[in-house]
Amino acid sequence: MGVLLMVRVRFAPSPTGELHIGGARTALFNYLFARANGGVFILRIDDTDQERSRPEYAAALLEALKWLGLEWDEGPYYQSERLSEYNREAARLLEEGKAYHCYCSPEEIQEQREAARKAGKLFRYPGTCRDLSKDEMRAYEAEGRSPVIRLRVPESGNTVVDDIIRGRVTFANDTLDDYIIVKSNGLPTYNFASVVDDHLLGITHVIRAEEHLSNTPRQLLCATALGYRPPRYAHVPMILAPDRSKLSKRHGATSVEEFCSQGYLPEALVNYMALLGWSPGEEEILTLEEMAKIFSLDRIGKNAAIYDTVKLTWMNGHYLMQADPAYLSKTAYPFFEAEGLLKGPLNESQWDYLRTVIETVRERVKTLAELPEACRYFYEDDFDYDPKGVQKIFTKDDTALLLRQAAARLAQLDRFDYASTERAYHDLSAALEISAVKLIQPSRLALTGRTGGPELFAIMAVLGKEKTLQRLEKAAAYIEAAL
RNA sequence: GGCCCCUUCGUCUAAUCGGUGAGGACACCAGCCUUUCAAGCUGGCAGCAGGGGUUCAAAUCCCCUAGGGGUCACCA
Repeated sequence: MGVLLMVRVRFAPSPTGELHIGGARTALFNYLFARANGGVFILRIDDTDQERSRPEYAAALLEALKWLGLEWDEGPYYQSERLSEYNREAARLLEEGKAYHCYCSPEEIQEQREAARKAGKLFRYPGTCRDLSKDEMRAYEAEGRSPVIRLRVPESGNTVVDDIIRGRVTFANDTLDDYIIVKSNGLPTYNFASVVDDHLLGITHVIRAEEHLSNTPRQLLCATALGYRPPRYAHVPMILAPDRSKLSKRHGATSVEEFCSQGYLPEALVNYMALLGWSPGEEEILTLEEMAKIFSLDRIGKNAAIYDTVKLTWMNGHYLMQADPAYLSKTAYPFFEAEGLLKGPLNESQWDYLRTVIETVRERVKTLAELPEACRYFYEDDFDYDPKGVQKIFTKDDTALLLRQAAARLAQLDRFDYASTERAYHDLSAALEISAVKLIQPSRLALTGRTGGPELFAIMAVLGKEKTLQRLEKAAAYIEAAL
């Protein structure tokens, strides 16, 4: 009976930019897999690229992950702080003759690459430095060359990747070459650091995007050379842009940060991303916790998914309607501030008002970013009347009079809530022997400047008696002046 | 180009060992509801990339073609 190892997975982004939805989904799948199996979700920052790695990006990565609710159990480990581990393992490889110093300069390699390309041939490192003598090495050193370290890769045979999602994928070793595991600046390359760390961190399953599938035989070979027992691999399908190409900046919002600033809720993004490539079975609307209960790798498909924000937006609208009002107002506040509708800090009654306002419009809106505009007339008294509405609704001869009569009725009210204002309108329409719509439509236009929106009496209840009466009167005057 | 992966409605996907009227969600269309706009409810439209096999039976297995994607760095 085999020993069941505790599942340990990692998300290992490189801090060279914002977290895009491809990476975020990889993180999500790792998180879900760990949770579903009672395992550990580890965060590792692969920052061995000195040129492109930036601490700010790393910090932003952590923020984005937290925002999504993908809390990690261990880490973050920074590869830049673990160089001694890689050096030690590289030295071992060198000593055992499984790797060697290569003094070819980037320029020389580049030349050979060019020549191969011109000849229409595939370039593979020719093994120039495979068997250098001590003297040759000393000579190169004397020239001031600093070597890279290459892994000795077998020239024949196959390496097979037994992938959980793709099945057995076979690569011929002669299509690989002695690749670089340590750069001339002493830093490890991805295909080395990753192998060493996955082993040292006890990673049992590597779940990552399919773009890494062709790297896997190299990593397997490296692991073998180091005497490691390699983890299981699961290469999840890519997420493509609507034009079927790889996601990039020009495709609009692709980073978690952007979705956040466009007013998407993390619950919606997470739910939507999970559905890209993974199928839960019956119910699609699921919280992180619910997903964690039923997640399994065998329900991940093989084909790349094209992401389309329409469904995400629908889903966001759904979560907006379900959201707890206090939470919603808190997360929506920055959007109100940006629109100049609110300025902090808010006192208790301002928060209450914001909550009520959002409550009345939330089901008409799909993102937080649309909220301020939908709520504008609750905060500003000066607005224009929608021209089409004016033409259709304000042009009936008796409209001004109707608005004044309505205002007079409302003025008598002691309580000013949904029920009382509604009763007042129905009484008036009965007395006048007209349909309530004749009263309601011009009133909405008077109160909001718009022809659509929440139920009239809900608007009145939020606005309160004073503002309601003022706006009704103002509209009546406007109509008279225009005629 | 070499190597590798993939191919079910417009999009995301389901269909455990071959037997289904090929199911769901979003979008779209229609109707209902209604105080407008939404929301909600009901119904509708729409797909197995193409061609060969194997089989009583193929979306499902095999082969070929086409198309898409990934990768071929001292980036990860």
